[in-house]
Amino acid sequence: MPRAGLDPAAVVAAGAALADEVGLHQLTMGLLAERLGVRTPSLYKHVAGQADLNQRIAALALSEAADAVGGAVQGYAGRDALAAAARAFRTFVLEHPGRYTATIGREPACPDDPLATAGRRLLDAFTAVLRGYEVAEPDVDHALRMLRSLCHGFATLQAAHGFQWSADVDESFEWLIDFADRGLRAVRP
Amino acid sequence: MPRAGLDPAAVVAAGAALADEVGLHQLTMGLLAERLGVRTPSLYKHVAGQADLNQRIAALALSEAADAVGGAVQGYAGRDALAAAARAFRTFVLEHPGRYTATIGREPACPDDPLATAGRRLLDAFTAVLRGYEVAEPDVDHALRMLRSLCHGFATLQAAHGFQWSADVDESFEWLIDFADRGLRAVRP
DNA sequence: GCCAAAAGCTAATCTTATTAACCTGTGATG
DNA sequence: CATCACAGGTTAATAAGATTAGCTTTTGGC
Repeated sequence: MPRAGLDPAAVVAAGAALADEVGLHQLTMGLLAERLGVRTPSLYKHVAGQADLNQRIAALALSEAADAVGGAVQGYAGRDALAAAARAFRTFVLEHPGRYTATIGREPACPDDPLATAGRRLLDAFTAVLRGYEVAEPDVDHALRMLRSLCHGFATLQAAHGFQWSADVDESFEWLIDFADRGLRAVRP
Repeated sequence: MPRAGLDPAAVVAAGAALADEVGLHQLTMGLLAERLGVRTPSLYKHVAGQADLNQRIAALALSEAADAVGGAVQGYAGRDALAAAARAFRTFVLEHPGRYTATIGREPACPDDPLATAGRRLLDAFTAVLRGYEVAEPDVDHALRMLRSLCHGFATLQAAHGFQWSADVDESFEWLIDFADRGLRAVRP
């Protein structure tokens, strides 16, 4: 029997990809094992179980999202940076619905959990956007939470087909970016 | 053996309550049956299975949320209505995290699905808030999606303990209401 | 070439959901 | 009042998944 040459990273990556394809809820140890050409129990040599797998997929997703948002913002400031960040985030969620779903409702055990680190990186990317606006220090945390809520809410609602009716969703998102931009420019005290 | 006197509504109500207590993910047919003083298979006389149970819990949750938001808005307009609606919504989600989670990622089968009806009612409640602002017709859908994204995003992130650091979460929410109010007042064309 | 650990495998166990088959209280009806 | 159909329960059986135990084999370092 030839070795499959797996390691935790490969298992997690395959799990994340599969979650994007079939939905996190349908991601099963058996299905993942099949995808990897291996028997189910073999996966336990690389991850501790389903909970651990989900946690690692979540960390991967947050890390990738941070890269996407951070990269998109490079070289921009103000409204351009905000738009780039928001679009990059939404695109990531829509292209990777399974792995992003894994991040919801999962809290890191310790502060040096990879999940916490990745979350912090994503937050930093959004913090950078705020530097282009003259937001006073005491408002920064609030503005950050607002941005996060807006992006997370919109992206998850759309990924879940939560917007059913008429108007074009892309157009709504651009409207929303505009709304946030105007609001942030008005925050200066 | 005395009859338990169950019906679908009672089963769904108990399921929703249990989901709030232990988390939707930990809501199991066996646990729910135990709570109702009945054997597991008996539940299938009232709901078609776990998927059906979740769908019904989701419909209940959306309906209750619509009542809460709709009721809170009564008699208010403009900023007051917005604040009342947003607070009522967030309170509902925080007090009923399990049943609200059931609404995420669930789409109604047909347009007369109770889930669809309840969702529409919740939307109507938010639409009423917008009437207090002079939002032009083509912007109404966008503004509605913005409000929904904000409230949904903030509430779910908080329910999932997604806000870890410093600033007070209640304070952030009030800041966010203010932000939305100022933005909506500026939307008039 | 030898050895220990890593990476697979099969078989077994446990938890849950779901279905099948059966039983019985209860309310409508003759 | 007797009875009868059925709604609402029951136990037993089936199936899917996760996880664990114990065995085997490859493989990298000596």
